[in-house]
Amino acid sequence: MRSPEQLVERFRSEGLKITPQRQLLFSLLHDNAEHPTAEALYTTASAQMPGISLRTVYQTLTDLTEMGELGQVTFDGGAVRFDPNLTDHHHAVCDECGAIADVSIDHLDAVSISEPNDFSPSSTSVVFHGTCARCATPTSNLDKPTNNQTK
Amino acid sequence: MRSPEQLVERFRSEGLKITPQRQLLFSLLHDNAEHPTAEALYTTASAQMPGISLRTVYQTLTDLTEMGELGQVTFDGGAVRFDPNLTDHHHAVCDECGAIADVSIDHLDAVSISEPNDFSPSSTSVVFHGTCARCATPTSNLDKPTNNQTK
DNA sequence: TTGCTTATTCGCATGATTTGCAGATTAGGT
DNA sequence: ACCTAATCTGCAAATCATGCGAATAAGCAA
Repeated sequence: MRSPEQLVERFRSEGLKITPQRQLLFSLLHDNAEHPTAEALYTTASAQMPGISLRTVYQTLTDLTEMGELGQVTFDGGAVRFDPNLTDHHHAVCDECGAIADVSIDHLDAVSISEPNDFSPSSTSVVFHGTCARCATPTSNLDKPTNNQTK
Repeated sequence: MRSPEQLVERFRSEGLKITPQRQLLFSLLHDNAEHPTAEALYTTASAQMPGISLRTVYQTLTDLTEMGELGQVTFDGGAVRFDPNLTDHHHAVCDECGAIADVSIDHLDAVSISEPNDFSPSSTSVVFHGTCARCATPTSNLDKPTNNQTK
């Protein structure tokens, strides 16, 4: 996703209005690597802007997604999560705490469908499940993040 | 998933009862490669057994899943789909018709996380999006399956 | 600054999917 | 044939997301 400043420019150039709600969401999403759900963003946004509507959060998220500025991912049937990282990447889901990390992958091009041989893939996504470094570390379990996994 | 006969045996040996509803679902799921949703199975089941409850379909599906006899997969936030194929495999989703095919993959072991290097994956799942052979074929568009994609 | 036009926000209703609950029913053994 | 526990069923309710209309406010012009 582009920077809040660039998004403001783009919105303006398309005749869309720059509202405080949108600006807040732009900043909350900027460089956000937590893959938040709409609800999570709503909670965070509400702290800074009491009265903001969950409907508006959904609306803005949908708008950004349709503009190609935001990605959506879902894991295991949970709620949709938003991802401002538009670079080619994949995800690692920690089964302990539910954290989702962006990961880069080596040798993905080596992967091919061996059967059937009549499907033409246009994109490939890989999801790893396992344990994140934080949860794997036996020491200092105190500041472990809580399980944010919806399902 | 095991054969209906084997499932009957397992259910019996665990003190569970063999009801017509369960037997019907066992047979509907057996060798079913369509990755049906609970609703889809309910529709099919209703044709053969009018009056069967959607609740019972969900219940049986959940039971089989907890027994490890059935797998669940979801794509792009749609409804949960059930997969009797318990072998190691992945999925290819046709963006045209929504069909989901089981696929085997070569050289998956070559794939590795290049960054970060502190995540310990216990499982890897790959999903291809693209066009299935049926939809890619320019001729005989008449008998193309309709789009079953929930979202 | 004031006023106008139209995009946006907001709250509520609705839809889709799934689960909880309780009473009616039935499988399977005695 | 009878008993008892497991199961089925229908309905309420939870969760996630979107449609809709009235109220509000951003951006522009005078």
